[in-house]
Amino acid sequence: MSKASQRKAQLHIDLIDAAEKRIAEHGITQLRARDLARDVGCSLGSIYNVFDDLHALIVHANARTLMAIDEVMAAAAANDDDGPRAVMINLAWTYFDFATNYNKPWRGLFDHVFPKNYDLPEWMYEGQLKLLNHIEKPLAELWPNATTEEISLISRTLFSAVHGVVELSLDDRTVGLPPESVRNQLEILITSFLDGNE
Amino acid sequence: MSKASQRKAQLHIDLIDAAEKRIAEHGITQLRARDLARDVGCSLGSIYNVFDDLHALIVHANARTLMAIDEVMAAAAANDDDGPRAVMINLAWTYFDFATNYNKPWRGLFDHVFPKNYDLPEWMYEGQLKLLNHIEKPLAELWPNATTEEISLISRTLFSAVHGVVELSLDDRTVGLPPESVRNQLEILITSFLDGNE
DNA sequence: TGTACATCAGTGAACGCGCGTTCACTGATGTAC
DNA sequence: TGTACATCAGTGAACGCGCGTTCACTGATGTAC
Repeated sequence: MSKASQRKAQLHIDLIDAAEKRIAEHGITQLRARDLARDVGCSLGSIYNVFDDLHALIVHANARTLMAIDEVMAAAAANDDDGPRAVMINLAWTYFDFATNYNKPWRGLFDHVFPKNYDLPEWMYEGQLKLLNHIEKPLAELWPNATTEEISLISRTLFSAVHGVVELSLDDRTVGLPPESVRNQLEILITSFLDGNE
Repeated sequence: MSKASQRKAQLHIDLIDAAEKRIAEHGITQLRARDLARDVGCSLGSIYNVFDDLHALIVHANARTLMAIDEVMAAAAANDDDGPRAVMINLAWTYFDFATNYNKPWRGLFDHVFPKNYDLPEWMYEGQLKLLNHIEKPLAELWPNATTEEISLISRTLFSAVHGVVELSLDDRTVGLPPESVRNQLEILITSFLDGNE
């Protein structure tokens, strides 16, 4: 690898790092090309030598966030001594914790609107499906007779439900839960859902 | 009322009407002062004679949407011949139908970000709490021994959960449900939640 | 080893566009006498 | 009834700012001979 392309590769990394930091600090809506150039010490134009546009850079920053969620959820799923029901509650709590502690990156994952017909790379979709896998596993344990299709739908339903609770609460919506009640309510939501389906 | 202030009042109405139409057609992010002025046939400056800023106009357009949701949910809640459990499912379905049929106004209710420290009028908060009332009533019937506080929390949890399912599905998110499964999954979510809490 | 040339990362001023909001001015309407 | 004045809705050109992206140019690095 030539010196030039090594530096280009490094700039690629530096820009994602800088974007990640900016998003974490100020939110994805405040991400500006000029700020990033200043942060990494390159010119404005150089960004466009490395990325097609800012959206491409955002995809990479969001991918980091997605991986981070996957990591904490994988850890929660691995902690399965207390059985699949406990894992399900743990996953919900973990998601809430992540959304709380990494609020702005987490919101960036959902808030940024890409141009119509902008093609997200395939691995972004795969990364999202990976999250669902963590939910599908304990669900399949709980209902060994359910079809893969049923498990897939239920896991989406539960993910969406938990996401909704977390989102409306953390966004401080009038109709959302006060943050201090979220963990408890998530537990009620999950356990009663699982019990009701027994 | 003087002729002048009558016309001003009419312009107030016309602008909200126009904003409502624009939002319904193109989404709240595409709302532009110049377009509205053209729509109602007034000058650009006149908008600011009637509203402090575009945010104030958006509040009024969003209030219309909120009222519309309240109406369909009130109707669903009134149809209670089959008991509170059926009402709960109906409310969820009604919310999904509304979000589907009035997608852009519904999204506008959640998507528009007001400036930090922008004070929404009190009746916007009240309008949102009114929605929760429709859920609280059947819940209180189902659990007559629950405290008001408990009912309030559960109603927020269920609203948020349903909202999450609807949102991720209609936004076409990878982790969301395919739209054709939403009604069925909402029913499963609600019934199993209610059964699990019996 | 040296020279000529090609490649491409790097540069930053400038482009282009959008768009909320203001402001000095006009004119219709209403009021005081 | 008529006149002078005050009020305020209405006007639209212009302000002001933001900001993604481009582009003609520079210079470092690598290659061919």
